Amino acid sequence: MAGKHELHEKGLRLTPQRELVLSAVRSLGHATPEEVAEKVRETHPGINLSTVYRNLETLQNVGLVLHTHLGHGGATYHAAEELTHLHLVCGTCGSVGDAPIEAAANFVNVLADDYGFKTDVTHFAVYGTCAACVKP
Amino acid sequence: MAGKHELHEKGLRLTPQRELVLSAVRSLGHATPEEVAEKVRETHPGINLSTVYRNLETLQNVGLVLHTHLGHGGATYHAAEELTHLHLVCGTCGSVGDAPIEAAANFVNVLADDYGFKTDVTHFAVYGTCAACVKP
DNA sequence: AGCGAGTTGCGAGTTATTCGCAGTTACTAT
DNA sequence: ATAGTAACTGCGAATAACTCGCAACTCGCT
Ligand SMILES: [Mn+2]
Ligand SMILES: [Mn+2]
Ligand SMILES: [Zn+2]
Ligand SMILES: [Zn+2]
Repeated sequence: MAGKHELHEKGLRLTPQRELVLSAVRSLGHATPEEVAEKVRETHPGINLSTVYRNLETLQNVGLVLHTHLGHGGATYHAAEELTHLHLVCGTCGSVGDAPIEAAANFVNVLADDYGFKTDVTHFAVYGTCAACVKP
Repeated sequence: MAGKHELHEKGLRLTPQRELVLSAVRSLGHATPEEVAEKVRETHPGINLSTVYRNLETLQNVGLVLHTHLGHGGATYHAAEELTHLHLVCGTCGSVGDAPIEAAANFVNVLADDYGFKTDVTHFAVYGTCAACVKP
């Protein structure tokens, strides 16, 4: 009667690689596929990068992880339960700050009311200039 | 006393390729580098893709064009004077809608007041689900 | 006309991601 | 427990989207 493993509950096989990818994403907060691979290699040195990519996609399909776009390049992955903030990326210094989703509540409502658009404010970063760079 | 060409005013040389890249961006509205190249090739078939990339960057450096990120892939370019709207990209059907920048006015103010962050709402798209896809 | 820095075309090099396939492994059904 | 099978993995190759190095050309200046 022990509960099923969360991966089994999602209909996925439990492999060491998959489990390690998931816990790497959880422990890293934000991470690129490359960073996830590095983390996983601490305990499972042989993991292939394509296995990481495939598992990130699989885990995303079942809703355990998701990705955001913080810059011009590739996506960064988050644990699903942890994505509760906006990303503020500074075009000048490159820093990535966080802000609570509530900061966008009014914006989300405007888009819903006026355009029928249901917004996910976390998927793309918010771009601009951070406080430190705005000041001279 | 005839006015200088706008490219000369920006300190750039006027080459056929550069002028064509700029007018392609202007006539296309949104365009990827590949699409710009295609457009330019209508009148200048030999243009090399790297010339397009280099000119897009050069034109961006002097403020005549700029880019936004509409999806997972590469950037899309806009004429600077034309970027007066938000992009609403639908994750379900892939459509890209527009909304006036004013829709984000309150959001921009909140980020400025609470975080000192000066937001450029056009650089990254707004992601979500369009009205057509929200409805069953 | 003549010069020199800026620009172009081209081929090669990167980087990030995806794919095909053969061998392995996790679950399932005896 | 055992065997069957579909899922999964590693690996190497392929693709996509740029980026770079360099020799040839050309724009703007004198
Ligand atoms: Mn950008
Ligand atoms: Mn995405
Ligand atoms: Zn900054
Ligand atoms: Zn849609």
